[in-house]
Order: sequence, then C-alpha cells, then structure tokens
Amino acid sequence: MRNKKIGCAKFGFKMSNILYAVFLYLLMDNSLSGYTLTEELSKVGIDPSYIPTGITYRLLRDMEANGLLVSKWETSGTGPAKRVYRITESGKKYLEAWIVKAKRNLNTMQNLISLIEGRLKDEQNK
Amino acid sequence: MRNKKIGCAKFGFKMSNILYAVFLYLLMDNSLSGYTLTEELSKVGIDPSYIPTGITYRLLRDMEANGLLVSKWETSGTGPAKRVYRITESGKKYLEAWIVKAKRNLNTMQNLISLIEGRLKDEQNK
DNA sequence: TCTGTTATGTGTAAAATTCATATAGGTGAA
DNA sequence: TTCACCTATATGAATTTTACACATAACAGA
Repeated sequence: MRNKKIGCAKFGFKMSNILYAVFLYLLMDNSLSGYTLTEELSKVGIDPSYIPTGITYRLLRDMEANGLLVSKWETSGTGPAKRVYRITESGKKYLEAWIVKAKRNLNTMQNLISLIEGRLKDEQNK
Repeated sequence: MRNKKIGCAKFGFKMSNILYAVFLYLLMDNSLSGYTLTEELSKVGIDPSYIPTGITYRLLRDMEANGLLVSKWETSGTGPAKRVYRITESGKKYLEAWIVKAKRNLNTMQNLISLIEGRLKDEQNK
C-alpha cells in the first residue's frame, strides 16, 4: 500500500471550500461586500460570529485572484468605503463543480454516520 | 462583530476527527492493527490508498495518548510485529459524543447543499 | 472628543496535513 | 542467494490551512 494524499478537501468539507461555495451562492443574486457577506452567512445556517474576519477578507481576495469574483470600491453611501464583489462566469462554473463533489462527499458522510449510529444502538440494546 | 474561531472542526468533518471515529467504530468488534485498520477503511466507503500511512500511525498513537485506545505488541503469527489496538470505555464515550455533533453538522451541510443546488437549478431553467 | 458601528485588512502563531523517507521481518521466484 | 515484493510501523520536515491579535479608517451620535 502506497502513500497518497487526502485531507478534508477529499470530503469537500474543508472550511475554506465551504466558504467559497457559500459566498458564491450569496453572490448569485446580488453584489455584496465582505462585511455583508459575513452577516448573510446566517441565511445558510452558519453563525457569522464564528468566522474570523481575517479569514473572510483573505478568502475573498483569493477568490478574486482565482477569477471567481471581481470587485470594485463603493464610496457612495454612508460609512467607510466598501469593496463590493460580483460573481463571474468562472465563479458559477466553480460552484457547479463544487456541488457535484459536495453531494458525493455528503453521501459518504451520511453512510458513515448511519453505520456508526446503528452500531452504537446495537451496543445499547445488549 | 468580533473575531471567533471556527474551522473544519466546527463542522465535525475535519480529516483527523473522521478517522478517529472510523477507527473507533472498526475497533468496537475486534482489536486490530494500524495496517489492518487502514485496509478496513474500505468497509466505510473510504479508499485506504488515499490515507497516508504517516497519518494513520500518528493518529493511533495520539488516540492512545488521549486514552481512547490501548495497544499491545503482537509478535506471534507471520510477518513483522503488529501493534494491536483495543478500544477503551473512554473511546466508546468519545464516539457517542462525536456522532451527536456529526449528525448536527451533517444537517447543516445538507441544508446548505440543497439550498445551493436549488438555486443552480433555477438558473438553468431561466 | 469619546464611544460605538461599519468596514477592510495584515503579520504571525498554531494546528493540520502531506511528502519523503527509514526500518525490518517474511515469502516466493529466478 | 539475492532480488523483488508484501506486510508493518514510524518520524522529520515542508507545506497548507486556520486562528489570533492587532491596525487602520470613515462616520454618527451623545
């Protein structure tokens, strides 16, 4: 048996991958800033206060560098300037590819969890 | 909004956490060596060849250090000596606690994925 | 002017993962 | 008998990911 690589990534549930997907999803309807995106995480069941802002802003810059998003500064309106992100065609394609992998990995996790749960219930009934 | 922590761990799907659970599950019926445990990953839908042996053996030592497993050397039988692991009561408790968190996190992922999938389907039908 | 909210960002530490490599006993075939 | 291959365990170091701490700045209202 040889050494190969795996990681959370293989299950599609690496933190940064999930946030990539969520941000792309949230941006499909509107262009939004990093701050607003963080707040809207609650819409998908993620507590925004758990996400360090350092991660959010760095991920968004990475996503832009990878061509999934484009940004422009918005200085109008109240408060400090916002960097507002818009999804690209490449970003949509990325999300479509992600969902395929994510579903497969969700299945793996689902099977694993029901297997373990079943075994633990057997133990209780002994 | 303040900075807090998250990570794969918050979703319960960190690589090492999954392997902890799988190993504990596999050890509920028999005592097994690291090598055999790796092979038996296929029973739960994980391709053993994807798991670097470096990770497996290190995780098992960690688990023992944390009291979830105990090991003894088995020199009888063919081939080189095996370090055979057995699950402890503490290991069983860990697995029970893990499954609760894992189910919750699976739910979060499930909702997230169906949300995104639904949105992508809308897009196709436009 | 001081506090709080909105808003974006960076440097560095810590943790997790991967890669490369080492060791060693046993088996079977050329 | 030596060479290739399988079983079996292990570690050092590089890389990647994630978390923590902090810095900056515009504006609003007391």
